[in-house]
Amino acid sequence: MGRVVSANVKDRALVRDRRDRIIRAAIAVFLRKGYHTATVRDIGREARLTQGTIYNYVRSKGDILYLVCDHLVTAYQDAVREAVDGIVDPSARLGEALRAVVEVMYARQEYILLLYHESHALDRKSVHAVLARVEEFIQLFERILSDAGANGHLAMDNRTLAANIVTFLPTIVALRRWDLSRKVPKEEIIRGLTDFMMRGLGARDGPSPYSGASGSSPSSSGAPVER
Amino acid sequence: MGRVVSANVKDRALVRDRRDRIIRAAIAVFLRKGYHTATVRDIGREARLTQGTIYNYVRSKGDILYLVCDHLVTAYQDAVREAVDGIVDPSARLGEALRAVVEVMYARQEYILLLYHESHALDRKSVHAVLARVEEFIQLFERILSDAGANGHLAMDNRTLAANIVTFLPTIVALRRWDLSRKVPKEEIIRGLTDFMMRGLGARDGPSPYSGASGSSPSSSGAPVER
Amino acid sequence: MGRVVSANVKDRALVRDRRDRIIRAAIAVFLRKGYHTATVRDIGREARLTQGTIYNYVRSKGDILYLVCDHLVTAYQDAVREAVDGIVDPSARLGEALRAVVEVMYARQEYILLLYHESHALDRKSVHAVLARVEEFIQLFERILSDAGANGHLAMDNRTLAANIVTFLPTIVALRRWDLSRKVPKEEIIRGLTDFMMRGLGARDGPSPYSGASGSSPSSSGAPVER
Amino acid sequence: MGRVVSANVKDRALVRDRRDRIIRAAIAVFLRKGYHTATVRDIGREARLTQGTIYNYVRSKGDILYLVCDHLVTAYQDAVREAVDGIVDPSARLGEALRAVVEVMYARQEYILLLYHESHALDRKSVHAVLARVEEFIQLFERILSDAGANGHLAMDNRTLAANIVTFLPTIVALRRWDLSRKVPKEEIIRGLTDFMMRGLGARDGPSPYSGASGSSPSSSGAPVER
DNA sequence: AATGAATGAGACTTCATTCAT
DNA sequence: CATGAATGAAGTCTCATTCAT
Repeated sequence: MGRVVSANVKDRALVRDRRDRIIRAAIAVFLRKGYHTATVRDIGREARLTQGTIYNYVRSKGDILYLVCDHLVTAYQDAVREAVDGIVDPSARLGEALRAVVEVMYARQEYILLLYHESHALDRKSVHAVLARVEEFIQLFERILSDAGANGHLAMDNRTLAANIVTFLPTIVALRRWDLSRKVPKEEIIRGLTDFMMRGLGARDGPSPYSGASGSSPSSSGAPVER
Repeated sequence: MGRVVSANVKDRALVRDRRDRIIRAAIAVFLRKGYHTATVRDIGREARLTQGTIYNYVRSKGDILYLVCDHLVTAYQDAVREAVDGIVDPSARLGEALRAVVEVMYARQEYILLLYHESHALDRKSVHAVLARVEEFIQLFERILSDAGANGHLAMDNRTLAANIVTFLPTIVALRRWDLSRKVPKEEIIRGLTDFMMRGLGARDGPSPYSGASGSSPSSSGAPVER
Repeated sequence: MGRVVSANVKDRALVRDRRDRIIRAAIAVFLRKGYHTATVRDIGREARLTQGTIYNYVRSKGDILYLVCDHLVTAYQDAVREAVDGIVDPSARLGEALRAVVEVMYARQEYILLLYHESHALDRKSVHAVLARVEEFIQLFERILSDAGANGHLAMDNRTLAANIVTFLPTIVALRRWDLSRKVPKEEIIRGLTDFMMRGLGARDGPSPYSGASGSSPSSSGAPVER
Repeated sequence: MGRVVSANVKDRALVRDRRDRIIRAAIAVFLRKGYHTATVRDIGREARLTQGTIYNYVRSKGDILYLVCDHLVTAYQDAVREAVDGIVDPSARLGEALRAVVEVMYARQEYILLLYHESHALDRKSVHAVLARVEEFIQLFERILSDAGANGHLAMDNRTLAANIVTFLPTIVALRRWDLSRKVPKEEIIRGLTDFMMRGLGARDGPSPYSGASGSSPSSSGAPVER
């Protein structure tokens, strides 16, 4: 599935390294000016690579966009997976997972924004490749929901829809950042969203991830929880 | 706030008419090729106006994008307002409003998509103007939520966050169309989303918009409500 | 057959005029530097048109080459046809025709050279279009040969081969110019070639076009003919 | 005269070997894509040499073209010389020589084509070097014609012109291949051309190379000779 | 007010050549 | 002597915008 980007250069390690620089530079530039406005020269300047060199590692500007999108999607999914993988207790898992998505989205707001803004500039093949990755992510949540619902915990029965909701809604922190960040404090956003989703799913009140002494999550603030 | 787009031509009625054609044409073209790839000539061809003429009603290509975005945002908001304005009973109103947003988003998927894809190509001033419109929309829902919650109906206390959620989540029908439309039937999406939001808000069981004999809504199925 | 070159500009007369300038300029530049080395900017400079303008009348650099080749082929063929069309006496016609080809090729040496040098840079479709024109030309000579041979005048029976020979051999004045022009005077080249072809065809001695009172041809010198 | 191509590498045998591979590869590539479109990398791939290595045996891409042209010119001339050298009888020699050129050209059509297509991309010095070789070839035929004409055999008196004609006309098999190969069988082309040239030269009827029991030539058909 | 030709800046991309390893 | 990554100059083409008619 993963669309292949071919290079002129043989040395695999070198390719990895240079592409990494290209991706990082491209993200920075795209963040500043957007994909279409950014020039390959801009990216080269940022990556300290000449245009010619870039084209030894990439066939087109479109390739760069694909590498960037693939990188970003993979990155936030991995972050969520990592957070979820630790928890085995299926009833705690759902809550933790939801909080994890929200927090990851929060931590990577700008990248999420970048993805939503630019990914539709991808060519057909690349979109499919990226969406396929997203679909895997959704399916991961379908499983988590299944497990949680196995003992009758959930009110919402269509798990595909549910999984879509819980993987989509958290992007609100990026896509409504312009409104939310001015009006609602971070912790309240995170807790509010998580709770909203839990209620929305109709998850019976297992202990809210916020009501106990969670502590384990690196991003969980020790702030006293209201209520 | 509404950013002004100036024209070479004086006749107000003419300006209105021509811009309408430009907007309509631009939407069609942007839908096909996206804003950046579309050329002013493309738009002219579609609108049956020459490039020169277009520039009599618009100062730049960016102006066209602004007109389009403004038009689309206004359009879907008006549609929702219209649906909501009829209902006065504050307890029924929330449910109806939520259903209305979902249905409007569903009906205008592609325009929502267009907005999300291209609006970030707007210049600073234009983004602000458009977002200001969206903010009004969010505030409309803050009021609806306030009214519904006045007699203690809601579990979710932060109304700004809540309003953001319920105005944002429904866009999932557009932004996850690639996954949902293949896997979940329309009716289930609409009902599922509405119910999810009601539960998420912690709206005490006022009569669900689907549980009564509403009948008025073209898309309301008489299907038995889950749980 | 004639491959179509499309233009952005509507006005037919204008298109004709501008393309004429482009062709003329391109010929001059190609003559100097060759097609591949010539840049569109070079052509523009020569034609006093900006690059942008050129691309209003042509879709690609390749189009220019096609226009040039088509122009050149048409031009020399027309010149020959014009010379031949006057003569109706079938027995005189062959000799006149041969002399005409040789003289036209001589007069247009550099263009013939240009054609031979650059025409293979044409894309597939264009080559076919140009060759189709050449084929017509060959067929014109097949007919002339047929007519001349009707009363048993010719020794060579394969007229396709014969027509190819007599339309090809005269290009020697262009393609061997580097050797011939230094060593053999123009008149001798022309007479020598014509006579060679007549003998080669086995044309019975109708009055040689050079032995009679030719006079009619603009390029025929009144020089006393040897023998 | 032979333009010198300098190398970084001292070992003469190695230089010969590598250049041979380069030439062979370049011919293959030029045949496919033409000189200008071919890249040094293409040639390297075909020759199984890296770009860097190639530049140890050649100073520029232009050098490669020169090597190729020189190689091809030499090759077809040698082939003709070889065929002619055997015959000592001066009266048979002319006919044999003509047939030899035609057959060699036929056998090497694509190389002749390559020469005609790309040789004008040579730099000034290289063209001169290559043309000098061709001139030698022409002079070889001047001598053959001289010998044949010594006893009054020929009607055509300008031997330079004659030699140019007989060395040029046979290239028709390559340059008109697109028309001839579809319409005239090989044997007829070869015989037709040879006879045409013999008659054109006004060679008195020594036994045509085809009229006797030659048999030795692989391509000689026993077909009765025209007239 | 409409037309549409002209403009020219600038984007992406290719490739011959060099040079450190 | 071979390798192959880096370079950067240069080329083709697009398109928003202007302006004379």
